Amino acid sequence: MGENGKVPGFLMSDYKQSLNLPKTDFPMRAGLSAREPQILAQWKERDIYRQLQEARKDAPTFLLHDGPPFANGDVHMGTALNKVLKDIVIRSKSMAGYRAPFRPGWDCHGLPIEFKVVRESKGLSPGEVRRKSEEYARKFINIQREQFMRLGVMGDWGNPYLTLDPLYEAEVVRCFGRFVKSNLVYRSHKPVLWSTGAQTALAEAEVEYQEKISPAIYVKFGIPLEEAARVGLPVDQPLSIVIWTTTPWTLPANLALAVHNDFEYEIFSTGKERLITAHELRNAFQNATGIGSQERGILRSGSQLVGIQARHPFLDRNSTVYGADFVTLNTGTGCVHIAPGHGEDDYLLGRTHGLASLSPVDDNGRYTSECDLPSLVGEYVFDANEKIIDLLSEKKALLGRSDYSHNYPHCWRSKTPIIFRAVEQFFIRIEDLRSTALEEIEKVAWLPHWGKNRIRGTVESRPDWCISRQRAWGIPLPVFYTSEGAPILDPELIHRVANVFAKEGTNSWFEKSDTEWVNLLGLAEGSTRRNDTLDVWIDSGVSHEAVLRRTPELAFPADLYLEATDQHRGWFQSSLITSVALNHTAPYRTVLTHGFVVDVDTRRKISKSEQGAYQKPTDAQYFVNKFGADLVRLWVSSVNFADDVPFSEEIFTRLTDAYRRIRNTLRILLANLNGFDVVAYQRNPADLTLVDSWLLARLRQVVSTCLEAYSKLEFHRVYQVLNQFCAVDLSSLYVDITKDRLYCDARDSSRRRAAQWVMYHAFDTLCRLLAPILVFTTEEAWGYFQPGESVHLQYFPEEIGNEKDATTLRSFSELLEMRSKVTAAMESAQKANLIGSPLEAEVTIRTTHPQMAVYFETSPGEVEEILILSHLKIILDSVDAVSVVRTSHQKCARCWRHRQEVGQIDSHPDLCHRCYDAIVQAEKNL
RNA sequence: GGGCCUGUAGCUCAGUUGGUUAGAGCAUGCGCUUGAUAAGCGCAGGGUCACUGGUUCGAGCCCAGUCAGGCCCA
Repeated sequence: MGENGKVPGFLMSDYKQSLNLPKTDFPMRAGLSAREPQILAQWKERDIYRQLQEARKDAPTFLLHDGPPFANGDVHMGTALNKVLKDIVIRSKSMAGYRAPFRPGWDCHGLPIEFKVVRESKGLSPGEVRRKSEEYARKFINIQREQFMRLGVMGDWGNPYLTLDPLYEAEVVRCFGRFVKSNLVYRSHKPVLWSTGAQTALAEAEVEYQEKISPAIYVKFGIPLEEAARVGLPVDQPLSIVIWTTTPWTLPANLALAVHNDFEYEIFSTGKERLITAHELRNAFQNATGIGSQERGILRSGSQLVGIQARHPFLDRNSTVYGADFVTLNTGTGCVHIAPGHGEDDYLLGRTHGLASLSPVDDNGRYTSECDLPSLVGEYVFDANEKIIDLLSEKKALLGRSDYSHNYPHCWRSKTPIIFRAVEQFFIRIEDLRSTALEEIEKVAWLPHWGKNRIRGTVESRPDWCISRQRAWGIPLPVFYTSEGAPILDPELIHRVANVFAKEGTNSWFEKSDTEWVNLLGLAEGSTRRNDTLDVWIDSGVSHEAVLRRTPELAFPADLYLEATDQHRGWFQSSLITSVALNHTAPYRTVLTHGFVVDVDTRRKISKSEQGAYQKPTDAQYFVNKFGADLVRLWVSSVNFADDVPFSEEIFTRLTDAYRRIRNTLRILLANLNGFDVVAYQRNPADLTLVDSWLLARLRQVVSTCLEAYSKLEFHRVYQVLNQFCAVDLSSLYVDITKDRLYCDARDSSRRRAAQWVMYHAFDTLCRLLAPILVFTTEEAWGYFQPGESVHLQYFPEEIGNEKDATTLRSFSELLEMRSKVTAAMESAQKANLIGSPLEAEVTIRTTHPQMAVYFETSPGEVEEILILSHLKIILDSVDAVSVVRTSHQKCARCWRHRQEVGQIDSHPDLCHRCYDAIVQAEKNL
């Protein structure tokens, strides 16, 4: 039986049976949503990840450290983008010959989970909140793990790192102990971002900005006449300094005023009184309030105003004027009201001048009795704004008000506006770390390069790190207090606590009584603990310590961190700061960032948290089910992720077409390899025609470009190059051109075997280069190529140079130019009904290009082959022209080419020579 | 409002140190093929390079501003 299952003997009318048509079981239709789970099951069964690690155990390591996603919600397209990118990195590095282990992780503690739990059932004890939070986190870890695996992401899924693991928690506490030992931790009454909705301090990354309308008011602070006289200001009329604020509720905490030393201030009369504003802002003030006059006032520099004792507008105390660089002329009056308990700048200025950080507001954002206004105690500060304004009006201190619309920080969970509020918190001193951190930033490769600016900016400007939280779902802040209430910051003690956590988990902190802890750790009688927890950015920030250094097969520092751009302020920074504190080095060598997923139609970010704002599907699962994980992965590979990543269902439809093209290209190569035995093939370079050499040259180019793109992490170039290679070089050129010899030549003809050999390499190369992206499809195809083996255990093709390639490529491109002229001429001949199929044409090319004539004279068959023509003449001439007429030759019944010799073979008068030989040989082989 | 970044065909991307008529693939239209067939091949149309101004003999590329979008911050 022949390779096409032919029956003996060929009828003249049945030559089709004698052709070597392509044949494969690799299906044209992918049916990814059904097939992918089967492939996953095979990988699971053979434990492909372990096998790969074993195979690369002696290779150099490439370590990508997984930034832990929050264990909350389903995997959406943004998360999928990140994880698939990581997977493409891991797989491409593995195929490039590295040992690239991947241990995924989850960030488990924190507000979002606690918030959900508390909302579901109110009135839980801290212990119950923690139990339910853990349950919640574990549930989503499992959901997300399944979804990541379904996307084809490869890694140590049986052994992920979880920040709620007691060993991890203990490691975090040990790190805290080491911070304490390095004298980096202090406790202070200091303004922090405070969520009144969640009753806790927030990290900067836990804040989001929303449009808010605030009352903007001009307020005057009177200057007593004797004080005016003391500094040499006019005393004939009442004198006031004017401030502008959008937070009237902070006025009860006002303790000072600030001006800029270098600005000019104007003291001008309204007729009845004199006011002081920045000279430059006087007109703006007059326009806004209608208060003022045309009179030119007296000018003084800010430094001349410093030291003035103004009177608080409604409380019985003075507010001193200080000079401060943070005062600007953007809005307001150039005079700023200072409440050291309600602002970072205010606090720092207050600290310089020995002011208290007065903050008469409780956890819920309600005034305490410290505010000195009995009628306002218990009032929510944002509700109190109007009452403060009324009070100012009553005291004749209000000069104007308007509504001011601005972006104001809000709590990312409770969506309530943030306040700055001074409370007792623990901080990490950044000043001691900043210069080393900045030096380390210089040593890291940031991709794209501007990432360095981003992180430098955040590190340069970041204030001390508030690391305590008044929440239950987190790692306890391991600090005890003496019976007098002073914190005991003892590294040794903290390490002992860590040891207890490692054994018993952190619930023990909440479950044991103070007395039990005192006995357990040998503390002084009467020592107490509190229920503060650590900022979750500490949890994930020390993963380089808790994971990279504690997992034997991993390494420190990581070669790569890969997250979205928002992590410059988040994880990249928390990791850097903690690593500088612990190791004096950065925890990564390269940091790669990607943009956010943006809806193409609206050009806006797709976000699930903006409720109702985005209705279209965003869950990865939706697209995995509808299109397949390989399509999601192809999407990831197709976009330039350095920018925002465009996304829409239309893009997926487009990609489906690209996918089909790639899949069909793999399929036709496989199908043409039917009956080819690469081991038995006796290779003879002389068998290669120009088109064969050309494809091999292109293949070498493609390998070189793809390997470079992979190494530079520019995956969209891989996609573009391979897509184009499949569509143009293979499908529309090589496969089309070689059809004739593959189908019609004798099965063993050297030209036919040469083409198969080329296709063998094309398939092999293409599959390997695509493997990190189309993980399922290439595995499926590889199963038909090397049965029983996995493409994911292979290496990338080697990069081989060939001196002749440049010449080959040039010659071929000249022929292609000719080809496009011929097809154009053919097109008009068809339109004129001269010919039907191009094979019916007799083409005469007149060319001024001597080389073209040389090609044709040396190997007319090869040129005819490349142009896919039956009947070609090339004539060197003084003009370039292509003419087409209907050929006078008869059509070969088997290969459909019109050849001169058809009719000359007596036994087969309807065949050409080649086809006759093919039949004779085929009959011999039967 | 500030910092960083982005804006090239319907979609995804190229466009080298500024230098002819701005390219590719996909999609669209028309045609061919029916021996890759829920495939394949050919041809064609489609761009004021976001906008405005400037530097230059010459700008998609350099500069300034505007508009739109993103991240971070106030």
